[in-house]
Amino acid sequence: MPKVGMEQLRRRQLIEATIASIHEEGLANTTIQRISRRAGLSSGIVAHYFEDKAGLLEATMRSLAEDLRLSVVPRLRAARTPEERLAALIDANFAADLSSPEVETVWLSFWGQVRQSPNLARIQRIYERRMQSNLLFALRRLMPGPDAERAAKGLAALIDGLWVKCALRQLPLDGNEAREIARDYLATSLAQHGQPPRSDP
Amino acid sequence: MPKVGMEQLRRRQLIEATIASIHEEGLANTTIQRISRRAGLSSGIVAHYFEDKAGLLEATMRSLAEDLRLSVVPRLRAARTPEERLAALIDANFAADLSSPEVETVWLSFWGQVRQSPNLARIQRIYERRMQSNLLFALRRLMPGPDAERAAKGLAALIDGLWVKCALRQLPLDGNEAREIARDYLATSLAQHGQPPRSDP
Amino acid sequence: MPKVGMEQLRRRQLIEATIASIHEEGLANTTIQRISRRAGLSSGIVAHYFEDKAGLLEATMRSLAEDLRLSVVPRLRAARTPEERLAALIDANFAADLSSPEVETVWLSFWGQVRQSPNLARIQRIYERRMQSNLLFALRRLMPGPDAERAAKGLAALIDGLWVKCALRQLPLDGNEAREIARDYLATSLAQHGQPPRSDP
Amino acid sequence: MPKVGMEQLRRRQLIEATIASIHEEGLANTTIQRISRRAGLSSGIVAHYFEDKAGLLEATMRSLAEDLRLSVVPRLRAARTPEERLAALIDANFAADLSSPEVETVWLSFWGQVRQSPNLARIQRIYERRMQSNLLFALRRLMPGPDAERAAKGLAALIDGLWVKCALRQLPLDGNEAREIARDYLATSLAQHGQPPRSDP
DNA sequence: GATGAATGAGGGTTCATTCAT
DNA sequence: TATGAATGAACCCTCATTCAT
Repeated sequence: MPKVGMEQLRRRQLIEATIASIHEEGLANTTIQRISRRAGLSSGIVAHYFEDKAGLLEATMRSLAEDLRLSVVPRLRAARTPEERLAALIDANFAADLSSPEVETVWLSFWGQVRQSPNLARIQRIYERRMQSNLLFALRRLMPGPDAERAAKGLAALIDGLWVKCALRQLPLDGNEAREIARDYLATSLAQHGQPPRSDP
Repeated sequence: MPKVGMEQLRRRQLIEATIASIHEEGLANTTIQRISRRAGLSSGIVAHYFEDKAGLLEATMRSLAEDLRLSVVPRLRAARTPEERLAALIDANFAADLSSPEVETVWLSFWGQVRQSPNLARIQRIYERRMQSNLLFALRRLMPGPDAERAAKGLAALIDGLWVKCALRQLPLDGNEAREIARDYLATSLAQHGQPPRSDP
Repeated sequence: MPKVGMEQLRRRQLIEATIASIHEEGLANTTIQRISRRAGLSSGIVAHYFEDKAGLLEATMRSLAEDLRLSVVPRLRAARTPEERLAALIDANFAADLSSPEVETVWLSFWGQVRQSPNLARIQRIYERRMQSNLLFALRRLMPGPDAERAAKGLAALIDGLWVKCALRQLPLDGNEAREIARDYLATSLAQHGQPPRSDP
Repeated sequence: MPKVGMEQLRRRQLIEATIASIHEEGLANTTIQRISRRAGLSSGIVAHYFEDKAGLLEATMRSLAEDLRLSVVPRLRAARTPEERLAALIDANFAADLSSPEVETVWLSFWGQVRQSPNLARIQRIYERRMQSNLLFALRRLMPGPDAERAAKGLAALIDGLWVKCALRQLPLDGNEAREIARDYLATSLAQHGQPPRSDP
């Protein structure tokens, strides 16, 4: 009789070993052998739980996207005003556990593969659209439509750009500073384009 | 009799084939065989002109960084005021020939390798610092030091973030729109933190 | 409480799944996983009933040889004259249930392995010798010894050759036609070399 | 500058090593490593000259079929009458160099794979049809159409069956005996169904 | 009796590199 | 200067086998 819950445990072990390996050795040097050794398991286990290497990488990226979602959702629930919602989105993206160097590196590595892998592209697109629509929903209540769209694109790009800078380790950019830069961008944008918030019908 | 200028020609052929290959097939699928076939040359030629594959990739990244520099320098020369200098930097980063999808993809691919390759990291750091110091030099003339530093970091991150978005092809973000988003960021930032430009001593 | 007859049932299930798999996917693609999935059982079951994969393959070949024997014996019992015995042997080899494409394919696959596996060779040799001695016993009563031996070898080769042709699917050779070709061979052979049958002492 | 004629040499080396390996170790145990070691070359060479393992196996089977064709053609050219043509076909199939145990084993191994490989099937079909049409062409001149067709099928099956028997090594069947059995089959068949040869118009 | 999770050796393949020409 | 034949290590993947349950 098979052990219950083993599958979830093994999948988590392997995904975490994958993240660690990509961070430390790079995606190009991340092999099934290294991942499985890191997880303390045999190489065959990857096929057992993820079909093949691509399946493991996809599951890893999905896991990162899910972590992000889990960081966003409760913060968004707690927000009452559009301004609070925007702050929540920024905070969620630079929360301590998410913006670890490890996670940033892995995102950057995946981004480099997105164009070659439809599956990774799909995951990326979901994350992208969710963020975009969350930003737009709040911004539309604070500024005219065209301005809101531009601000949403800019803010999304700024957030990703800050992640990239971290991942490249050129700027020692901690979460607090990133958060403040993003909030600053938002504040100046609102001051420039903002209008009294519309009352919802 | 060795033809004069053959070396420059060959190096250029190979670098361009490398860029095309990374763009179309991804860095992971970019092999020496494919690069050299694309260039219409034999596989041995890479060792001849670049020592090995890593050498070719470094030269390619250096070439991209140099293109960027060549886009920045004349624009910067033509600028008279700090505001013009900043506009020049933004324009240089989103000039049509630089922000082609090809170039964006390749930059993104390299970024994914920077942490594993000291040589690529060095090239990246040079580009990074040059942009940073250019931005800072102009911004310091328009706002207090701490604000200037933050704005420089933000603007640099925004520019890279816009490139990433393009490369990921999630947003159909053309050069004009990117340029406007960045200029908008700059304008609001100046309106918020700006002070009358100091006159140079 | 162990169910009675379970072993026979399981063994039969697995042997039939093996035959089906070899027929449809080829011997090289016939894995324990595929066999057991086909049989609706787990992969571990093979070790339980057959020790290992080789054991299952041997049992499968033995089963085919036994089917052939069961096709031959009653027909041979019913035959009264040497001619009838020969006809019975031919008919037994091209009976509808035995000369199915499935069975032919599997025999051909096993033949390709006989030289590497002493166990398969032994099974093959038994079938071979039985057929040979049956043919010879009848032919000796119809023609001189040397002619009988040659005819036995030829007839045995012809029967196997017809099976091979079927298995290769080059000739759409149905059982009836095969039977007639073999009988024709026999008839002409008897007409040429035959002598009045000796009366058994 | 590449050596001339190297390709032909290498291809031949590898094909012969493949035949030797299949004969001695069986098709299932014939790996690229073993083939290339036998040929005194590295494992990568197979991809260089044959794309992949399947390509090498196909080339090997094609080579065997070609050897057979080269054995048939001159004998057929030298034959003047239909009877001589038939004798030539039989002789060509049991010529010393072709009916070596090595070649028989390899044919039998390939036959076991024909159903899984369209490419091998194609090669087999070509050989099959050529033999069939050669036999039929000669037999039609010696007996009525329906009898000729049956005799052609029977004779082709007999030839393959004799090869199989050799390959299985159950009967120590040398080329001479095989040839005589086949000729005997032909002779009795002609005596039974034969008619005075038609004069060609 | 029966399962299927886990292993790890060995397969085919890819590819950067070397080097004789 | 330039070629491409040849190498062999390392990759991903498959699969027979083992064994705790």
